[in-house]
Amino acid sequence: MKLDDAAARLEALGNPTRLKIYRALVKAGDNGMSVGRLQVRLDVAASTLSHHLKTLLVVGLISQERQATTLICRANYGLMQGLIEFLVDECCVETVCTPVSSKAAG
Amino acid sequence: MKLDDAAARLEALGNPTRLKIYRALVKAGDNGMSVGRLQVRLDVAASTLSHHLKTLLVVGLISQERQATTLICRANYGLMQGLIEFLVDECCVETVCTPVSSKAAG
DNA sequence: TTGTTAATTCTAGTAATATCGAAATAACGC
DNA sequence: GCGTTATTTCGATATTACTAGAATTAACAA
Repeated sequence: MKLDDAAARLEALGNPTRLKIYRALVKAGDNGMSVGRLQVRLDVAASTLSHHLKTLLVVGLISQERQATTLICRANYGLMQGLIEFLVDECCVETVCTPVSSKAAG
Repeated sequence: MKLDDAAARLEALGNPTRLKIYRALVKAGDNGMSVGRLQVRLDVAASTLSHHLKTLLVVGLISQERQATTLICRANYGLMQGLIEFLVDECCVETVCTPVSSKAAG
């Protein structure tokens, strides 16, 4: 994952309302959740919700599927995994970062 | 980690410049890196850099230590681990989310 | 105190984001 | 087509973020 893409996804998740939306969708699992149901659950204006969903959509964190008049939203687990891999990998969280320079031996 | 805190940290990382700053600090390891060195490395105005560092600082992602006139910045691995745990845990990426409702049995 | 280096705060302009009501569009049943 | 339900787009406003030059503060040496 490119740095700019990772940043865009982190930014998308870095809004409380959107993080709640995303979590609700993850909890909904494969069934997903309709936009209308999300609106009731999160108690937010429809237009605001639509705006946030678009943000999550364009960075790929969620996807949508139409079922007649209803839009089902689902979280993209795969992409989140990629994002976490980026953070762990590029930011080497798990282990003590051995400095690249050879003078560090301790 | 509370949702609002997680969102604030994700937002802090969700800016390309700040993500670069953070990565540079992680790569610097325990030695850390001075503000001045970061400025040269990232080629950004000192005031802009200071502004971004403050953002990372207030959400706890980095820490600073004074060495005479120089300020050494370091990444907080622990907090990043907590953030990743939040994403993995709360957003159950690894496994298929079993819905809480009892009617879902399949 | 004066001077030097390092970093921050102040100030300001520009751009982006969040919010929501109202109007418009989409899919459908009749 | 008409009406109904579901969702988005439009328009408008308020807030916040990004950027950077100039002035200021911090730590120190002489």
